[in-house]
Amino acid sequence: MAAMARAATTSDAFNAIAEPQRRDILALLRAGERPVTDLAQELGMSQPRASKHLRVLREVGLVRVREAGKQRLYGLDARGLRPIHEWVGGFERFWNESFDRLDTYVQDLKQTRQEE
Amino acid sequence: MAAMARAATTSDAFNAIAEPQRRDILALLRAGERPVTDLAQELGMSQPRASKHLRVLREVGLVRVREAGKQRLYGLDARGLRPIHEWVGGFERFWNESFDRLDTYVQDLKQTRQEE
DNA sequence: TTGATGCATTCCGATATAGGCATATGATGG
DNA sequence: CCATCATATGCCTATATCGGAATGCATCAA
Repeated sequence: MAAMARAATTSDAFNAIAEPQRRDILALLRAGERPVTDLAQELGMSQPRASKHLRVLREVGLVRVREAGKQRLYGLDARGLRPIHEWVGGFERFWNESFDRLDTYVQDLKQTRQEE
Repeated sequence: MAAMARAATTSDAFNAIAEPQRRDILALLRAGERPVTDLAQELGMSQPRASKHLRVLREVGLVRVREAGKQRLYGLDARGLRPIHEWVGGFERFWNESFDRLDTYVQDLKQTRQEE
């Protein structure tokens, strides 16, 4: 079979939030629903660009759209962030431990160096 | 200027953990340091593949390497996950709120449908 | 020194974006 | 029906990966 490329990023929340501008959009949406143009302007990006990012966010379920006449109001649906929070949270004790670990690591380095 | 492509994924933790296999590697490393081959075998991936993922993780600072004779032991350095945890945590109250929001959303949908 | 072992790299192919720009769509107001 | 506003898409380019396979490099054992 042919070589495979990177997994589709548009298919999961982890990938969706890997893009800084999409994180910005999500952050803005905490303040409430907003139309595309609004978001685009506030974030200094073109409208098509905003629409595309919103599409990705919609596809992974992090935002939802509501038709409001001529506009489409995008709103936050943060439920998809929860699994991420939990996954990352699984490392909490390790980043607290890290200093010690780093210390022993440095120790090992010195050790190794002296043995040479 | 020419069109720009996606931001380099190898340059930040958000992107590093967007790749499932890299998440798997990090999860495994919670149990302690491990040589490349070990990780590769346990995760059922080729050695070069493991090395490449480890390189990305190293570049964003999520793992560190220690030379141990013929082997290179990779260890977790979870400190880089903390900012992510905090960013995502900033949405916590929203995913708790979500049910209500979703309800009103569904209401709106019904409403809209009936009006057609 | 000669292998063998453990990894990192390089080269190549297929593909997935991100962005820009132009354009198609849809709904609204006259 | 027509012009306009608000968005979504399509097309095209430059890149960035991810993967595999082969290869380069140390280091270790005999």
